[in-house]
Amino acid sequence: MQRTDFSEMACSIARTLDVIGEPWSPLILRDVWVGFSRFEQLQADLGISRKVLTERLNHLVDRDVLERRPYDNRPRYEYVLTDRGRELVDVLMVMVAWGDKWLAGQAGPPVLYRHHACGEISHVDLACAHCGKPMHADDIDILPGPGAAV
Amino acid sequence: MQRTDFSEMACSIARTLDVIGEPWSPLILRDVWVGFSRFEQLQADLGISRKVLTERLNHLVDRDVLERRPYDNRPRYEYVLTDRGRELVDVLMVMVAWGDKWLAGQAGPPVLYRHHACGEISHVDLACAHCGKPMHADDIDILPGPGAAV
DNA sequence: ATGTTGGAGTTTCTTTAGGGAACCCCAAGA
DNA sequence: TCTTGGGGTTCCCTAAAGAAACTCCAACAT
Repeated sequence: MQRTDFSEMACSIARTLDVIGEPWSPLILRDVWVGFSRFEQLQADLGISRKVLTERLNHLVDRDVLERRPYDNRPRYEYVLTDRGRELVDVLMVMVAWGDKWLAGQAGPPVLYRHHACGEISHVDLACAHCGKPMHADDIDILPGPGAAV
Repeated sequence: MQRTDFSEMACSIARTLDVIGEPWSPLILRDVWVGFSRFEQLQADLGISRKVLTERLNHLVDRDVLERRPYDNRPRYEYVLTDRGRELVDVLMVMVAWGDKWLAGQAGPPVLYRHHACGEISHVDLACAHCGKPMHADDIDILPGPGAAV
């Protein structure tokens, strides 16, 4: 194998990269999330090579992030997020928050998020799933877990 | 250019991918985060090609995610996170949460996070930066922002 | 019955980037 | 002067991305 396989590493980051780490995969996920669900739509919106789009879609379906579903009597298909896929969008939302903050420049963010719960234009932040307080890089200790490498 | 350039797209996900979207970059960031800061350490821990490691480190320093800093009178350098870089770790922490949930299998997660604030083993969750309530893929409306493409 | 259209991919060809191993440079210490 | 170790370069080979052309249906249209 020429490109290193991340899927067998004892690291959840590496394993997640095995799913969405290839070029274009996060953008395909984004497009499906916002409503581009068909091959032709994705190809046109992204400007991706059709060959690579095919490979990525197959991979994402293999990994149970997208589902390929017929939408017509004719052989027509659309791709929709699975539960796994919808939760992966969390990663995208954090990338958006970071990119908006550090890379948007003068023009400002390309898109805005309005939060249903409060109705405000906002963005995501990381909180502890247990106590709800902020949880960032320096707010934790890292300990070996049960699935640690031997 | 053979690989498509994401940096000019009007999308914060694409722009963020221009910074850490290449193979190995997130794992390099992870390693620097947890304390592997030198070339030899990174190369040994990751098993990455020295050529690619050089390219990635230069790119991350270019994008102001890492800082290259001498640590000896001899020509010795270590790589440390900048502010931008430390905030990028948010993305990794969400990848860990997702990977732990969906890919860890029988063995369980390879590492555990103990949150300083509450002392509990926990993981990150996404909250609205404005109201603090949960904020996920289906909890928002997406609106055009000031930096939207023309 | 034949032709056209449009979605959804394949195939083919070219260029680039990753993997691996060998090689190089330099400063300190033996 | 020789060795050692950190921190890279260089070189070659293979795999993967880009681009464009081509294929295969099923439904209309003529």
